[in-house]
Amino acid sequence: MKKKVSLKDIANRVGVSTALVSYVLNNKKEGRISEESARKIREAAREMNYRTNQIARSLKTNKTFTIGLVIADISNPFFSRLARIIEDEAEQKNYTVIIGSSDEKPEKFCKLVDTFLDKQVDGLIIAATDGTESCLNELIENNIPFVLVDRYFPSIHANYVALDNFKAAFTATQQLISIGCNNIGMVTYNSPLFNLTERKKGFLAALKENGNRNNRSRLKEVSIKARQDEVEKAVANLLSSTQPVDGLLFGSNTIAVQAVKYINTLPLRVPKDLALICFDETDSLDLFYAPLTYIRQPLEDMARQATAILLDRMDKNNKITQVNIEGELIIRKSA
Amino acid sequence: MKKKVSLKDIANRVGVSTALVSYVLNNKKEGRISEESARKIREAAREMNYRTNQIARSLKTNKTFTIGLVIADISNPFFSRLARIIEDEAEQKNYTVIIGSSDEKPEKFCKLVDTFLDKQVDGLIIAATDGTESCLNELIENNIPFVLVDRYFPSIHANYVALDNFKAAFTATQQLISIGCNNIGMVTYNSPLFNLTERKKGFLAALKENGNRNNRSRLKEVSIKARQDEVEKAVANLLSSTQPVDGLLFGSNTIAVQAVKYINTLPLRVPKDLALICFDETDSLDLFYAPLTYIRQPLEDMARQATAILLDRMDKNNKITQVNIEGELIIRKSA
DNA sequence: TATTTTTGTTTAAACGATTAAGTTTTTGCC
DNA sequence: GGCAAAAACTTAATCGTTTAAACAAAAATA
Repeated sequence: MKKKVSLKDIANRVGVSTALVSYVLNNKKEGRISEESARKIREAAREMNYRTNQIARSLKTNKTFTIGLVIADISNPFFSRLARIIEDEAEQKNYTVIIGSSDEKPEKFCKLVDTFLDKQVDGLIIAATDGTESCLNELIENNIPFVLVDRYFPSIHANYVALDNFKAAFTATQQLISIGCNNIGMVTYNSPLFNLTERKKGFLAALKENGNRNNRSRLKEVSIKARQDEVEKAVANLLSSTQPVDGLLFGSNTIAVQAVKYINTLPLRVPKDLALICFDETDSLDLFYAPLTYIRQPLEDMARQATAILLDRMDKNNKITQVNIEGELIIRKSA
Repeated sequence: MKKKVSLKDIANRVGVSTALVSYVLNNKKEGRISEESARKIREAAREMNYRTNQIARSLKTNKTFTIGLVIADISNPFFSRLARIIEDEAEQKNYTVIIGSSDEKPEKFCKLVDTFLDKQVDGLIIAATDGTESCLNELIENNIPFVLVDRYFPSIHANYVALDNFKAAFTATQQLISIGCNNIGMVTYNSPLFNLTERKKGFLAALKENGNRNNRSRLKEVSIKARQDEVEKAVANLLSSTQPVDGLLFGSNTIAVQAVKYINTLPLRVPKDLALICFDETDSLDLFYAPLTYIRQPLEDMARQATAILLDRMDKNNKITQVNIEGELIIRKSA
């Protein structure tokens, strides 16, 4: 391994102190350094292929220019798209992003956060997981800058950027009602995560407003790590009751894809026999014969705001910012 | 901000030297430290909520336990799935992954690599981009551990793990032939990246072996950042020639999704009028009425091997390992 | 010419860990 | 008790930067 070039090496070669080299390469003390020295130093740096050791710099400056991003799973398109936008935003401000997937496991979540803190990240962007309140509270206590994204806890007073899930679910359900569905069901997660319970509430509220009773029974919950069979069972169940559903709202794109795969095998026509709406945009549902009507989360906006709030919080120590963004109902063939 | 606790703080509180604290917390010098001291130190560390500053440690040990992952785009499912597996593998070995998207731009690619090196990553896993040979050669010159994944350059003697793209394309084309297609076309990228040219070669070779001539004309290329319209045009072109294609091979899942979206709007039945095969697995094509036959890249295997090779290379300074993995043709409805 | 100011540069401490080498204390043995 | 060996601990250098403060030389001012 070619030994790495340090400031000292340059200093030795040019015959000056490391301080001067540092000043020149960082453009500090502008005008107070002779053209001559500056030129020589820059030249040497280039010739010797000097690259500053950020680790050493970070130790001294207490700044790593690194943001930790904790999400449920980077291989989920929702999060990978979010991650990509955050990456781009961060890069513009010279930050690097380290990403970790919690798999919805609170222990893994906390371990990730700890690892990131040990690495001295300057701040965190977090899509939280159920059961991580104490972990988040610790962050607050230790005054670590962070922003919650997508998921947040009403009990935790922290920065967040999230969808107005109640409203989105409400609107989606209304759409199903307005196109004439009489027995509307929902398949969603059994998680107590606030953003998810809000979706349920929005769904139920819309039904109630329209005089529907016996609503709870049409709300089927699956586990947050539900695989194909679990979703199939939920859908089958809703379809086989005495009053089979004629409209369905899916609580996430993952659920929707799994459900539609199953529905696609049934002798049912969408939307004639069964209307469908889901949360989140996904390519997958474009190729279904009745492309799904969905609630678009403005990911760019969310990611951008989250990053901006974090960076803001990182230099000034300012107020808490909480942003609820409205979803947009994109109407297509399925409802 | 509660001031962070350092070794020194613990040392002061317990009344010992920082060295001893370090030894205890790192379980060095086992047996040569009194139970008494060890206990007190550990207790203090816990009570004071000590967390080791990895930056400081890294500076001293010259190890960051961080791997840089450079891919084209984390929001592409192929890469996000790859990233996820790498993340998991790395985590098991106590490494953290920092991810950067090059967007297929060589300048951005190099900048990312530089940023990662400045951050003193211990090694890199790289899905290269066209025009980055010089950048990679520099890595070799500087003896930086890295592994190429998915894409590699035959001219560059480096570790890599990649699909046998020639064979995969060959097999896929043969499948189209064997089910009776007479005019087989391919839509792929115009990139000179080796893995992509191999796909073209495999395609052409299979045709040639079966006595097809005029092959070149049925190979349509789109730019590596092709959007919907560009792909549509390519497909339309192939369908409107005097001998319209009756079988199509897509060079990537992205192209396939775009193409199928378009084909779905045409009065054509798949596979009767047009058989389809694509590279890479993707949920999106499951919901198409004729789920696509595809070439499965064993991502787990690739990611796992890449990580293993990198870690190996990082401690021992051993030989170059080059792995070509065979794809698997998953036959479904479309061909 | 003497003094102040400006300019250019260096010194040296610091960041928070690690670790080889050295020092002190205890123990064991004759 | 005397001495060597073992055990327990400390000293201090080091990693590669940054940066306040000190310093020297040159320029400006009186």
